[in-house]
Amino acid sequence: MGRHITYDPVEVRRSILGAFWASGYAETSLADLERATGLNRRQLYNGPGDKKAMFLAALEDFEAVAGRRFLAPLERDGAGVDDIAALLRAFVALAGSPEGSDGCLVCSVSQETIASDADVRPRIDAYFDRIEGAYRNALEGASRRGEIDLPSARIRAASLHLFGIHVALCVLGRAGCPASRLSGMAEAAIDSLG
Amino acid sequence: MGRHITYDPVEVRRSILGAFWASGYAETSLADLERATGLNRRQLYNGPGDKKAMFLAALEDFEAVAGRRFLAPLERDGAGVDDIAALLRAFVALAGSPEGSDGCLVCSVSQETIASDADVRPRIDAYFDRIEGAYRNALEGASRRGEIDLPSARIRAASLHLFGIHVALCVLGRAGCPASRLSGMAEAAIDSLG
DNA sequence: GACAATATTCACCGATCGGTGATATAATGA
DNA sequence: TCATTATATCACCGATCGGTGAATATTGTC
Repeated sequence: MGRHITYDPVEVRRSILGAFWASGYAETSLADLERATGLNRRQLYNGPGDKKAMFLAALEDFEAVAGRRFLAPLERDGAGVDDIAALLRAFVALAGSPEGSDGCLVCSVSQETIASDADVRPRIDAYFDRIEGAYRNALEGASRRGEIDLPSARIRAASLHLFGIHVALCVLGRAGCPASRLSGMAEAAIDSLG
Repeated sequence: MGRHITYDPVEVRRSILGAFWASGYAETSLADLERATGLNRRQLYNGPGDKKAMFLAALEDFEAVAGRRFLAPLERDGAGVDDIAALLRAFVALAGSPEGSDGCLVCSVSQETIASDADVRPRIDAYFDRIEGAYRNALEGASRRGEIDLPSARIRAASLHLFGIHVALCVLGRAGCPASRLSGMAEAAIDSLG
């Protein structure tokens, strides 16, 4: 019993993610979240929760969205060099486009003080783990199938290396780095795979 | 004529740099700057200027300090592969130490909205240019002396690639990434030089 | 010593920050 | 119909934000 909510909670969570994605944690105010969702702060508190709870929900949604869209292809069994190249090139293309210039919420927020929060830190660490794991999976598959010639002892280092390029593309993309520069960076990393 | 200032302006600028380096632009308040410098905000306004002016000064100081300490060795005529390796390994070591875990002010701030400011943006761009140029100089020298076998057409891409790893080490170092991960990343990049 | 110029100190400003109490409104079960 | 339960609305809170006006203190010049 009781009154029903008049908004779509899924849409609201999407709007909350959008707000934090655009401005990070500290620079996103409750007024911003009100604007983004169309709800007033009382509704936000009764529903999604306080600012940190909303941010944790946004982090969760980001990981799901970005994971599915970008990481999942590398996490498949048959993932290989082509998938790695496609992902890095996708970041280059995305950085140039107006919608994709917000970069990676996790990478950006990792530079803020909220990253030290006890509830936030494990989520950031886990997402970084996932990125590295995705590249490692693709490299292991590529090695197994003979796409690349990489001693197994080097695979971890190579996946860390790609993880680094991944992070750099996200950060520099958000920073407004020209696409030509990001493209050269990505192509050099792709070339290094052999 | 007139009263003399009672503080050391050099020391004050150093303190301002320290405050912004630790917390970025948005998350550094005037109260933080008062604490860091020992001056009250009226003194700050009469001297170093308003928050943005102080930040621009801090950016300038950061570029000088970090440029001299990290980039200058790569900008020498005789710079080569060893200097590149030393720099990347220095970032790994620094990330683990308590003093050096603040990362790179420019990289971190490039994720904030102040990065879009008309006075800030060119400084960030210029510093990124400088980093890339430092690596390119070292790679060109290494190529000239036969330290590496790299077609000249690939040098720009390779320097962009190292620039990317440089940024990733700074960002992930500040993000609290474990040293083992950063080390693998750096070593893979060094290995890729041949 | 009088005066002008600069620095320091202290109190204060309006705006915004994240968060809440009180109340009106709507939907349910009895 | 009516009490119950949950949501929506509105006004408001103290704290902090960046920035400033006005008075006081210290200096050099004449």
